[in-house]
Amino acid sequence: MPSPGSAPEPDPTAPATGPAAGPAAGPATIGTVAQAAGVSRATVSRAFGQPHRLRPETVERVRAVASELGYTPNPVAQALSTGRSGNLALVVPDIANPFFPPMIRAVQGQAERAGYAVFLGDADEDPNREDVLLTRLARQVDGFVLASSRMSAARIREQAERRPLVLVNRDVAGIPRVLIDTAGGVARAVERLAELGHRRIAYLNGPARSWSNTQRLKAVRAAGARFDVAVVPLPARRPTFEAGRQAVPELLGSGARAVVAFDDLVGHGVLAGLGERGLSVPADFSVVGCDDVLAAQAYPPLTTVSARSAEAGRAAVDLLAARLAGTSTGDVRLTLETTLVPGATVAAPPHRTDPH
Amino acid sequence: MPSPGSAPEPDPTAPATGPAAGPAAGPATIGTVAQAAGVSRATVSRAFGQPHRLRPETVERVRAVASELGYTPNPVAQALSTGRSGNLALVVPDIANPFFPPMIRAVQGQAERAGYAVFLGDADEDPNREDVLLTRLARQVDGFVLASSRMSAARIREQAERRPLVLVNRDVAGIPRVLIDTAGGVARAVERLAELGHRRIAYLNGPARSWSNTQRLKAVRAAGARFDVAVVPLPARRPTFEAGRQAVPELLGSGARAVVAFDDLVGHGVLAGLGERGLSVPADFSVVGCDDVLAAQAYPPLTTVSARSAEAGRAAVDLLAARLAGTSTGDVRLTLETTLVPGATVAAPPHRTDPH
DNA sequence: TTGTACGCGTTATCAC
DNA sequence: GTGATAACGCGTACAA
Repeated sequence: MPSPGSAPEPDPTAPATGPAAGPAAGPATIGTVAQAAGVSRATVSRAFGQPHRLRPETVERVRAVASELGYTPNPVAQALSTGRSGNLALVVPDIANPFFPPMIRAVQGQAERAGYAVFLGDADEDPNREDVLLTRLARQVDGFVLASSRMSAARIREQAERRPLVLVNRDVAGIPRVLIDTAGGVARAVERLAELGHRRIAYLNGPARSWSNTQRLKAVRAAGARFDVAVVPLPARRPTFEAGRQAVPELLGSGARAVVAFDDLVGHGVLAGLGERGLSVPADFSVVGCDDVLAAQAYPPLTTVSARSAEAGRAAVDLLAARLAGTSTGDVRLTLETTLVPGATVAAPPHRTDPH
Repeated sequence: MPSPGSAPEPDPTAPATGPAAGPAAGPATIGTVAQAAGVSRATVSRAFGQPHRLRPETVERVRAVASELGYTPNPVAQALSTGRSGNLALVVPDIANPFFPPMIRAVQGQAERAGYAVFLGDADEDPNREDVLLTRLARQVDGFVLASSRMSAARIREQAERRPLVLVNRDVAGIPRVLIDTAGGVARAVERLAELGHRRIAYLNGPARSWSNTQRLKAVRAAGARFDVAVVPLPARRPTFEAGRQAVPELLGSGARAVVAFDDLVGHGVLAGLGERGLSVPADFSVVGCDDVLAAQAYPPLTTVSARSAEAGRAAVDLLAARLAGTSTGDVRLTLETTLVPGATVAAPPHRTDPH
């Protein structure tokens, strides 16, 4: 391809521009520019990478020629030569879960601002797919942001050994991590329900391997004990609208008249299930969500816990960028506090339905 | 780095393995494997890329050695050598808009199945940022999926010249495109409203540069004419919940008692604005959304138009993959039909409020 | 079937 | 300051 029928004498000094010096034989390379500008390839390289090491007039001339030829450094070649690709990868359990898009958006934006492009991977809530994605992407990426990982701590550590890795909502010692501490907000929610007179509430679990779920369950239980509220944990599920909807029968059978759902998606599912059975919220049943992802998207506003997922994404990228730049300190564990976001789905329990 | 203090005589034939034959001086390369397996680097390359051109036993032996050394072909080097990176890029106007996540997810999944990794870019509804993203990514990508592009047709054509490009929800002749034809569903919505007795409806515009918006506005107008319903178009906005909420005053002032919103997000915003004013849906006002993205996420279910964004994403990747594989036909224009999805937000207009 | 040798586009090292 | 030139890791005509 490079030389379909060129000179008989392959001159090793010539940059092998193919057919003589055609004005545009494919995208301009560093060699093309060097030749046209009458300098060496090294100089061209410097004109872009280290202008201060060159005479100003040289820089200008080279750049002029370059832009005239439409030359842009080939990132792939740069990557091979330097070992740095200028790319990051973000891996999440489920892009379609509304908790993630704001974070994805934030990560992409912040990464771009720092000069990185970002790969996106969807692990489909599967630890193995997560692992596969990471190994597949590792070679063409400078670092990872791994959100709500479902992998084992050991697996995470292995991956972190190959490439710089920053976690979001996953607490593994030694690995830089950004944690959205929903415990505070969730506890406040339980307190609020207690104030309203609830003496028995349910917690609708999210994914079993989820750090967030573990944290929330723990917080609900602790708050329940503190405020004298019985807590009924309901089986773990994928965090979806459907899951919430289908959990309603169990929910009603639990004797509770209030529920803290793993997240807003599940919460809205519960709303749907209750609505279909003719129950009204919050008169007959109180529902608290988590992550505050649907309040700005759907009506009615769910009483929920703020999430700050975009902030978390930005912070993660900053941490990663710092680590890649060598500006890193030891064991980083960043925590984002949360609060209860008042909505329209919480009230006192109905009177007569309290046989306990 | 490669040879801190090795032999004085640089032997050009030797693969330059650095310090003699250290078992693990960095990740194994093709040279390491070749040496360990007693074959040439070409053979190792073929063992992975073209096994059929090798004796089965050779393939096996090489692969054994490779996996023992933990060798994996370096994708960056492969890309530089072949010109193909095995990467795609997906660019969307706004990741956080719930219309896109399902599509993003689908694209990522389908791409992975076809052996591609995917970059994700968020253009923030800005044509210029879109252009920047495309040029920035072009060199490390084999092709693009460009969704709901806000760029001019000319710009799109230019970009398509540099890399294979498939459009979603944008109709540019000559460029392969996947179109979700919501016109049918929207027309059906207007018809339904007419059946219920509405004689005046509003259309709440989305982004001005959006193909989808143009299409929907046209469809609403045509259907309005056909079914004897006056159509009041309301100013264009970013397609957000807030935009819908803030449009409610104008909406109420329009004299209409039903609205077709650009999408579900805007529709839910309208729901919120109406709710805050004490109006109930659908008794006092009918609301129709579009894209069917929140029905499976939020309650109550909005009457809307099916979107099939995931299908569109998959189709786009298939088209792109075919084009990259050379299995492409001429001008491709794929259309996905839609239907009206019954919800709980549409009813006959209130009696007395019809001074027209 | 397998090995040789060169090119892919850049950066980095070392002279000049 | 600037120019040769060797890596970077791999694919692939061409030759054997």
